[in-house]
Amino acid sequence: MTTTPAGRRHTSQGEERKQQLVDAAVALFAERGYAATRIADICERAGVAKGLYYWYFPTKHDLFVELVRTMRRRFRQAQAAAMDPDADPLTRLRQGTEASVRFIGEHAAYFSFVEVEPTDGDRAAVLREGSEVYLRDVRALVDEARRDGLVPDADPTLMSIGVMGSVSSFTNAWRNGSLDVSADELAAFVGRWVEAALTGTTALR
Amino acid sequence: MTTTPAGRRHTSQGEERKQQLVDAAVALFAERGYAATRIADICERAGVAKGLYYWYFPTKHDLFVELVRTMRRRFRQAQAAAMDPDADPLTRLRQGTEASVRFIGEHAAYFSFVEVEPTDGDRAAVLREGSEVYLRDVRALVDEARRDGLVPDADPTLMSIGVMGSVSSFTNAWRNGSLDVSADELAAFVGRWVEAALTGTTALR
DNA sequence: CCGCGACTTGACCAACGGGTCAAGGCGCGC
DNA sequence: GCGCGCCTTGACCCGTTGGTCAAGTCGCGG
Repeated sequence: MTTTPAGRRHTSQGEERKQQLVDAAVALFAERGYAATRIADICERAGVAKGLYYWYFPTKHDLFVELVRTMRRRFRQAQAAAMDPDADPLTRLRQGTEASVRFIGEHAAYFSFVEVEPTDGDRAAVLREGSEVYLRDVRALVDEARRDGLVPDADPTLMSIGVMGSVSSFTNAWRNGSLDVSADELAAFVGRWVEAALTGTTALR
Repeated sequence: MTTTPAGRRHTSQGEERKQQLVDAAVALFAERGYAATRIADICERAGVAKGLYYWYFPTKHDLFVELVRTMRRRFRQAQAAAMDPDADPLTRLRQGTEASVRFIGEHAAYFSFVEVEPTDGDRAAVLREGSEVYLRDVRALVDEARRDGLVPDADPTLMSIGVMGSVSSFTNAWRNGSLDVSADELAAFVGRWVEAALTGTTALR
């Protein structure tokens, strides 16, 4: 009884082949979106026959889910690694922001399609898993900064959304070619932008 | 020789019917995205038979284009109307930002799908028409504020992208239910956030 | 050499969805 | 009553695409 793709262990060669499919998919999703990318396109890009896809993934959706979960784990790891545990929360927010910008810059293809996914449907649910955790973590830092008197007493959820939104909007523009700066320059700018906004935005009246 | 849909003039009843199709499309695009919305869904939602669609629009794409151009015109009008011509550029930037947030709030369904469109393909080109003009106009105001000494001497393109990105990221979160504030409260917050960031973000070192 | 597991292929299938068009209904003017 | 214009219908067409699966190749161990 042969196992299904999802429960399968692959040889090292099989893992390489699987990664080729994923890499091809990322590139194509970035070029034309998930919906307009066919399984046939992915296999052609990877240089294999179409039926091979199903040895590795049960459906088109499963590749997407696996991809999103892998990238999310790595994204959060990069953020955590960049934040100095001994620094004050505002500095940590800036460091996390800079790391986010850098990570997104290094994986531009992935983020170029994942940030333009429709907000409903099966794919959205997978994406939502991560963003709620991320928002909670950012908000914890904003709360800490507020208690330490480093930022004004404005709505912390709004502040957190401002931080996260700044990262995505700047990296979006960078990817679209609207910006002519290096990834490091961009990361530094966004860090300062976020810091200025956080410390200068007064409370609701 | 009957005219094609695009060159056709409709009776007032025909215009009403056409608008029903557009309204149905907006709602469905918002719910599931453009790609996953079928012509049949739109007609069902509008309460008409599928073939009727082609009396009004030649293709699925044409409805999208017409919709985007109409909404863009109205969006820019709302921004222009909100900016006091006698005010300083920083104030005008804040007013324009607030108007943007309000307009997006009032047309949440439309913006919920239009902001998550893939960045390549036939639809992207139509969307890009507008965003380049908008960026140019925001940048003109940032330049003016810089000359007046109201904002630091940081990269004006980056600043402009920060303004536009703040609008979209906050309205996105508001639409996703992450925020529990009114449209006016949100507009006011975003205005202040943008002002704080613009005035507080120091130049690249 | 044989059997087996790990792939790998590509023709095929069914469902799908954008678009087509002949036929029909309705209201209006002559 | 008739002709015409403005819709309106829904069966149909055809190309497309995610998924299926029988057949095949290759490498390895006995």
